[in-house]
Amino acid sequence: MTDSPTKPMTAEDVALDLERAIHEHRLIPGSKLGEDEIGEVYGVSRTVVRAALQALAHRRLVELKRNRGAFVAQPTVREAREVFEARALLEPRTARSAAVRMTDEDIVALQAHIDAEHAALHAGDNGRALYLSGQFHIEVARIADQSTIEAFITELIARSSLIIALYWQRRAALCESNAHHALMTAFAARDGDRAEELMKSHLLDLVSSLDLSSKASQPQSLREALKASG
Amino acid sequence: MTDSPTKPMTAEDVALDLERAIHEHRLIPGSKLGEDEIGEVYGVSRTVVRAALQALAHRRLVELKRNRGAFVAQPTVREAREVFEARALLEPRTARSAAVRMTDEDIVALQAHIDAEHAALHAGDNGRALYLSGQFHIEVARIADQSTIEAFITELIARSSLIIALYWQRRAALCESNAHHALMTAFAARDGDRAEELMKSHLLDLVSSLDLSSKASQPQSLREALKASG
DNA sequence: TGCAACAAGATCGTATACAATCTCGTGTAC
DNA sequence: GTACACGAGATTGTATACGATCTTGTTGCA
Repeated sequence: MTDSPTKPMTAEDVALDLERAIHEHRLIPGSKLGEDEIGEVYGVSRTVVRAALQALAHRRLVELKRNRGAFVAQPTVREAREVFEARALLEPRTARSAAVRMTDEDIVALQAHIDAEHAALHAGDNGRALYLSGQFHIEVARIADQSTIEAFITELIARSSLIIALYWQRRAALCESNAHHALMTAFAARDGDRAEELMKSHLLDLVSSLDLSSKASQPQSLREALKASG
Repeated sequence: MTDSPTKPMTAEDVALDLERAIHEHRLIPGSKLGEDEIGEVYGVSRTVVRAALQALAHRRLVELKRNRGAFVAQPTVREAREVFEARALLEPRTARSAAVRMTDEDIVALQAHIDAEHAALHAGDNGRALYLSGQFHIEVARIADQSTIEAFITELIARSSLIIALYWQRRAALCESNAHHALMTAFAARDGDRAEELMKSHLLDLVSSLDLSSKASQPQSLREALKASG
């Protein structure tokens, strides 16, 4: 069972797996992503690993340093602010559209999503809970039926996961679930105005739960902490 | 002068060159982008060409068909609407921020941009005029000092160029320059409200200058025109 | 004559090999 | 003892080779 004859993975498969690992905080910002190492894990050559890393780099999830290798990205305080400003521009309006277009099936699916989120939280699997929490926002964008904006939001969600890993100050553990639940009531009522307003304040709450005080714990990666002070 | 000893280009160089060619309509939607052919043109191997094509594919500028090759993307009517809806969400607010942050140097640079746009138009170089017209929007985003949103807008501008190539219905030739000039007056006055409103209506004008009547000239690529009717 | 199966050519997908660059330990000079 | 320089090892950047898949022209059969 150690080296079973699995069929080879494609570059997209590797990228998706790495992305989820990052999203679930099994890979923390600053982690080195060696090409040989990853290739050995997934049983593919460096060619496909490189394609996967380039795809993730384009979405700002990993940083490619020439002749140095790939590392899980470490968003700066500035980038963190930018990501949430972009979300503030995109998501409230998208939530409004979603509320209007929402079908009964969509509501069932969304509620199931929230339930899974709660279950993961109760099981102590914070990584998965965080992942599902992000997927909720992506689901909303999908329901809004705007695939271009959905792609942007998907990228912003993934980057938000990195930001949370770096700047989260543990206050209340599950403030998010409440916000998502409140959004559900607006969706169920097809109340676009309320959905937009709730999403807006939800994002503001998220930002205020971060410590973006400039001198926050940014480095995270070995010697670069010292190199940066020079 | 045919095969001079130029230094090898990197994948990013190739991607930038291809992107500009697409932006200036020297490569039209649906064009086949063979790996060997491009590699020979730029004097690099398929490895770097593939990296460039993958980068462009991630930005929806080219479409990658498995075992078929890369083609300049052909946005559908639906995608065209989505792109301009995303721009409507991002650009007006960005123009407002830009107006507030605008420095005198920024204004000079923007004005030079518009002048170059006019010059290209007078010289009959419509491709370059279109390219500069897009760069104006990107410049505004840069001045707003929001690099994340700037990246999104940059992608949307590039896709807009493809959309214009497919769906533009020739009415007035230079309605854009006027809109950009009007924006400049708002910028010069640091009038955020007016900049936001002008950008909003500018984007609406752009959409209304397109023919997105569903049965518009979409196919453009040989047999797929017939295959789609089956 | 029309259709289908087959084969040759071309193009892409992946793996591997080699070159370039960086890291880091070691040695030597001051 | 410290600082600089050199070199071995490791890792990435690029090119090339080979296999898989698709296109397309040809041939044989109904």
